[in-house]
Amino acid sequence: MISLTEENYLKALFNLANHAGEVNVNELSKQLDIKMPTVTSMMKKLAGKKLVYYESYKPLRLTEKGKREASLVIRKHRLTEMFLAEKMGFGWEEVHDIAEQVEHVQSAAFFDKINELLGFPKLDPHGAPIPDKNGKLAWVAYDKLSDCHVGETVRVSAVVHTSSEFLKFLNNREIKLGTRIKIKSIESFDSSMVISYDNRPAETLSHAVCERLLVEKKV
Amino acid sequence: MISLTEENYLKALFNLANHAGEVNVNELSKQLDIKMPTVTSMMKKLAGKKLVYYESYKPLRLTEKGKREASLVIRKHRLTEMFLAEKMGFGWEEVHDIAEQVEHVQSAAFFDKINELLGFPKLDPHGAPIPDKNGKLAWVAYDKLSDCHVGETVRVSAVVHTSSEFLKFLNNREIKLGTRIKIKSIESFDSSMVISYDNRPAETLSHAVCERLLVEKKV
DNA sequence: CTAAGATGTTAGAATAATCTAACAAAATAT
DNA sequence: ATATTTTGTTAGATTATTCTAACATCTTAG
Ligand SMILES: [Mn+2]
Ligand SMILES: [Mn+2]
Ligand SMILES: [Mn+2]
Ligand SMILES: [Mn+2]
Repeated sequence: MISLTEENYLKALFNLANHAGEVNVNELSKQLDIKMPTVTSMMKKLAGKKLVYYESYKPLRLTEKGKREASLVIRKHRLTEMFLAEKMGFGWEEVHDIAEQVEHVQSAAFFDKINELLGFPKLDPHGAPIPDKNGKLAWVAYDKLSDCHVGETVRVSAVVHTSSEFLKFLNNREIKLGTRIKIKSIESFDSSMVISYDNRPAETLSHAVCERLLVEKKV
Repeated sequence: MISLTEENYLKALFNLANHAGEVNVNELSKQLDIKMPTVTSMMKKLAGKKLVYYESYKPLRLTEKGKREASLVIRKHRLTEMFLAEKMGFGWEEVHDIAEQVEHVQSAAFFDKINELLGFPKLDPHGAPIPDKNGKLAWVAYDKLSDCHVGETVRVSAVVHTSSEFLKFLNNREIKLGTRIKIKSIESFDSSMVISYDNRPAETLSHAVCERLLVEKKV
C-alpha cells in the first residue's frame, strides 16, 4: 500500500525527472517544501519498497515500478482535473488544487467512471497527456513559444508549471489551448515577444510567459 | 484545523449520539474499529479543541461547536454520495465507500459546486437529510417498517445503516426510495412481514430488514 | 451486597512523517 | 589546489495516531 504522502513524493519525482530520469534531493525538497533530511529518509523508505533507486550522494531515480505507480497517481490527478473542468464547470486555473486532494482517493471504480464520463480523454485541461491504466504515458514533444521565430504562426497546445496566477494571466488575455498565435517581433534585449491572435490588439509577452507556453508549429 | 482523523471521530460521535446526545467510549471504539485507549486519548484532544465534553467515566458529548463541525463533515459526505449517484451513475450501494474518502477534501468551492449542480438537494441517496452550510440538519422522524401494522400502505423514505450488502438485497427485490409497500401479514413468531408492492409477487422480509426500512404512513 | 464481567483509563511503546543541529561530501570559485 | 558554498547525511527530537498490558471503575447477576 502506498500512502498519500508517498504518492506525493512519487509524483514529484516523476515530474522533476530530467532526460536521464534523475532528480536531486535538493530539488525534491524544494518542490515538496519538505526539508532535505526528511526527503533522504523517505527515499530510503521508498527504496525499501523498490520504488526508488537510492545511493548516498547519487541522484535519485524511480524504478520501473516507481514510474508506474507515479504515473498512476498522475493519471488520477489529470483525470480529476479534466472532470472538474469539463463536467463541473471549474476554470483551468482552479482545478489543480482540488485535484491535488482528490487524486488520493483509492477507488478504481471512481476514476474509471470519470474516465468513461469524459469519453476517455487523452489530455488534461492544461494540455498534459493522461497516462493509461498501465501507467504508460504518450509524451508529445511540443516547442516552447520562446524558441519560435518572428513570422511563425503557432497553436497553443499546453502550458507548463500551471500556477493559478499564470493561468489567470492567460485568462485575462483570452489565451487558451488552441489559440493561434502569430509572432510579430521579438525584443532582443529581454526576449519578450509581440504577438497577435484572435483579431485582438497586439500583446507583448515576457520571456517568462513565452517559456511556459508550449506550441505546435504545424497547425 | 481539523484533521481527516478528527473528522472521522466527529462524524461517528454525531451518528452514534442517542436522544440525549451521549456516546460511550466503547461504542465509538467499535464503530471506528479503534481500541478504547486510543479513543480516550483522542477525546481528550478533541476536548482541548472544545469540540467534545469529556469527563472520566462519563458518556461523551459533542459541544455545539463539535456538532456543527460534525454536521459539516456529514454534509460533505451526503452531498458527495448524491453527486456520485445522480451525476456519475453509481448505485446507492456503491456511493458510501467513495464518499468516505471524498468527504475529507478541503475546498468549499468543490462542495458548493456539487450542491449547485445537484440543484441544492435536501436528501442523500439513502433518504438521509443533508445539513445546510451552517451545519443545521432538518431531521424528519420516519417510522420503521417493523413498527407498522397489517393492512397499512406505506412509502419507503429512507434506509438505516446502509451496508452495501443490505442495499444489494433491496436492489435484488427492486425496493427503492418511494416504493409503496402494503403489509399483507406479520408472522408473530419472528416478526417477519409478508408485503406486496409494484404488482410483484408477495415478498417476505425478516425483522432485521423491516427495522432498517424507514417509511411514511401518509403517502 | 458482593463477585464477575464490562467498560474506561493510564502507562509505555510503536510507526509515520516531520523538524533542527551538526557533520560530511561534492561542486564551485578563487 | 585550496577555500568556500552547496548539497546531502546522520543523529536526535517532535507530533499525530495507534497499539498492548495493566489497572481502575462501573454495572450486573446472583
Ligand atoms: Mn496530492
Ligand atoms: Mn494539469
Ligand atoms: Mn472518512
Ligand atoms: Mn448516505
